[in-house]
Amino acid sequence: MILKAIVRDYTSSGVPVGSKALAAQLPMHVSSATVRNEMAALEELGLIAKTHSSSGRIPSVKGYRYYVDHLVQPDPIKANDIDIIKSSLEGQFLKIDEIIETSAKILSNLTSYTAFSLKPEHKQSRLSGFRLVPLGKRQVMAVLVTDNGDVESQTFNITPKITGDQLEAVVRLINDQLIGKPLDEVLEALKSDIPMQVANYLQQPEGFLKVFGDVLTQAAQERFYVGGRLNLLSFSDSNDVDELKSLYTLMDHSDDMADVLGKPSDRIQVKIGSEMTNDILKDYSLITATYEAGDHGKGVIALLGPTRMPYSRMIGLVGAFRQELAQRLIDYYRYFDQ
Amino acid sequence: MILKAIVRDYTSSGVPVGSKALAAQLPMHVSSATVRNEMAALEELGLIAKTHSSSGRIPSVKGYRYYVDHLVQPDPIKANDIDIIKSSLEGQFLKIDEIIETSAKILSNLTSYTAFSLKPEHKQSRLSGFRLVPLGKRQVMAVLVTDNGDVESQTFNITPKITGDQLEAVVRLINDQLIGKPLDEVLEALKSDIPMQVANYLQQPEGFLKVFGDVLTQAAQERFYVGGRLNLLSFSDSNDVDELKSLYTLMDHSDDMADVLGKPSDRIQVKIGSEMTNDILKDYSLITATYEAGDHGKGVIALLGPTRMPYSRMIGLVGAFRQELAQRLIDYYRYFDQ
DNA sequence: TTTAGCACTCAAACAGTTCAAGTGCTAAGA
DNA sequence: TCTTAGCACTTGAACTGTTTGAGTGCTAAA
Repeated sequence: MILKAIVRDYTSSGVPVGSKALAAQLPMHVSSATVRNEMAALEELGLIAKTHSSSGRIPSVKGYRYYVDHLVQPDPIKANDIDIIKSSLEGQFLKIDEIIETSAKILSNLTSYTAFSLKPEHKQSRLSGFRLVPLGKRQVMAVLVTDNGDVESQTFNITPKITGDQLEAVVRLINDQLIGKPLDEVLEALKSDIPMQVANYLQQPEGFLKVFGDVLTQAAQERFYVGGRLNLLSFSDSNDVDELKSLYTLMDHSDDMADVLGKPSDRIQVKIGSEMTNDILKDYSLITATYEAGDHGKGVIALLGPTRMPYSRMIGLVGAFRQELAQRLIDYYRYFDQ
Repeated sequence: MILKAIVRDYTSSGVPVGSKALAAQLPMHVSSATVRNEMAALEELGLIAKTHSSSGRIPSVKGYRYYVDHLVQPDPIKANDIDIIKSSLEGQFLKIDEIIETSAKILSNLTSYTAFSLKPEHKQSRLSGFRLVPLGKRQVMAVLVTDNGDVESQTFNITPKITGDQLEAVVRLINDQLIGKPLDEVLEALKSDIPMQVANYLQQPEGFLKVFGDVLTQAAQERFYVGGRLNLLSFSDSNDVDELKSLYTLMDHSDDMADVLGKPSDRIQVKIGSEMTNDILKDYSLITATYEAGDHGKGVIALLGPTRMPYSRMIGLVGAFRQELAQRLIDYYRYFDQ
């Protein structure tokens, strides 16, 4: 009970909490001296700590962990928040990516923290189509489609010497040999025998190979969206510019970020400070949740905030949000599947 | 001479400069008292100011202005810097946009400030082609090409009820009526008679109209690239999070940013602090320069740094960079024009 | 016109004081 | 054995006063 009160108090005020204030807050009547004894015990257990020898207590990482695992009760979500979520997800979206991107924005707006969203994916993507669309004398657009419905495209310039027939031959080559293969196998092939074959049709295959490689790696990457990047400036206590820079750089690297998010699980997961592998996140916590989009697979939403965040509210919010999002996606797919 | 010395000193040290230190620095022998008299005169003219009644002097905006207009001598660029520029621009680029984007990065790296780049544009863009590329049962990619070579694309989902014939009819409609028109006229048409005509072919034209509008506005917008966003965190003296947020928000709005950059001119332009229309830029300065890409029009590069920046070095750098970039673009076009 | 000299100002750094909010410990009481 | 009142002690924060150094403006003499 005392640990719970300390976490609640500290996360809302940001000030170390002392025995007297705490005693006044507890539901039963106890003196501050009693609380002090209990606090000494909790400190012995490593659940709370002092900032200096005569200060009040703050939760340790271990303390937060215990709180999150055993004590926290997710706040029931406010009707107002539900309204905001519902109405923001309401619009007519033409692409699933728009919904996912919007999700990160909504979640960051509601919390004033930074939110991440990953779109649902129910299996390893496979190449399902590749095209080169001529756009004019010198421009060509390369378009790659996966069986998960991801589309990546990129335009590039070619010398006018290359004919439409040549391009078609290349496209046929790719489609004949690679369609239906998982993207990582395609990437492998691009490193081994494909270049030689393409060279049969193009004098200078480097340009094409680079673009094909680019769209491939783009498609293979788990694309995630970030909402409320700038909020980091507010909730970070750090005045260290270099630390902020590293954080922003981290958020822009999807690979590193995938590491940070870790394995998704069906329960709402909370990672606290130094529990995260990445050192620069030691003063932050991450709440991760999956959402289920019918039989279209599972996606992930996550929320990054300061270690001292009001977990009960945030967990409640993430929980409610994942449900609304799942519902919205089911509606979305129903419309297009019909 | 004294003003010049004050600006040089202050921009490199960041500390208000006093009469004694200044006297020691001047090429001829004068006492600090003499310098004080001169400083009082300069202050009278509004070229320098004190931070408090017994402090050293710092340049005022008017002082910087005078310095930049009459006193500054651009630093000759270091051989090392030229090497960095040359080698960074050397690679094989498949799109002009990559060169422009890289430019902003190079410039920000060299200076530790934030850089902007705009690609060359020699006239109002006109619509030169529009396509709808079916990508599968439910996905369509809309592609728009302008006569300046800009390409914008976006994928969207449609209900499977829509047939290829319908899409083709819409594409024909657009191409017949709008090709060759300036983009703003096309946007006008999209608001007036186009919707009704499209409705002849599609039951629910909203989706298509939205996507078409989106790619149009994207293409109509002057696309500019930002390099070294994060550097702003280092060179801004401001600890005010809200101010930083506004700055970042400003940089993400191309319209507002176009206002800030202002009319390009062939000379290297410097806008100092409050000379800029936008209030939140009052502690920053902007160096703008155009670069000429042969007969492919003019582009713009710009550098945003603190008002107290070493102008001579920065102006020298921007001047050298614009030349290297122009040269690189001419090479680039020569390759593809042949 | 330049300069030495002087009185004055101010921010910054530092030391000392007070205050409030804590602590741990002890001994008495339930 | 647990709870509590009481007390000595600790600490950061806020504040005051002092000193110092870097600067100023002004005056009068060279």
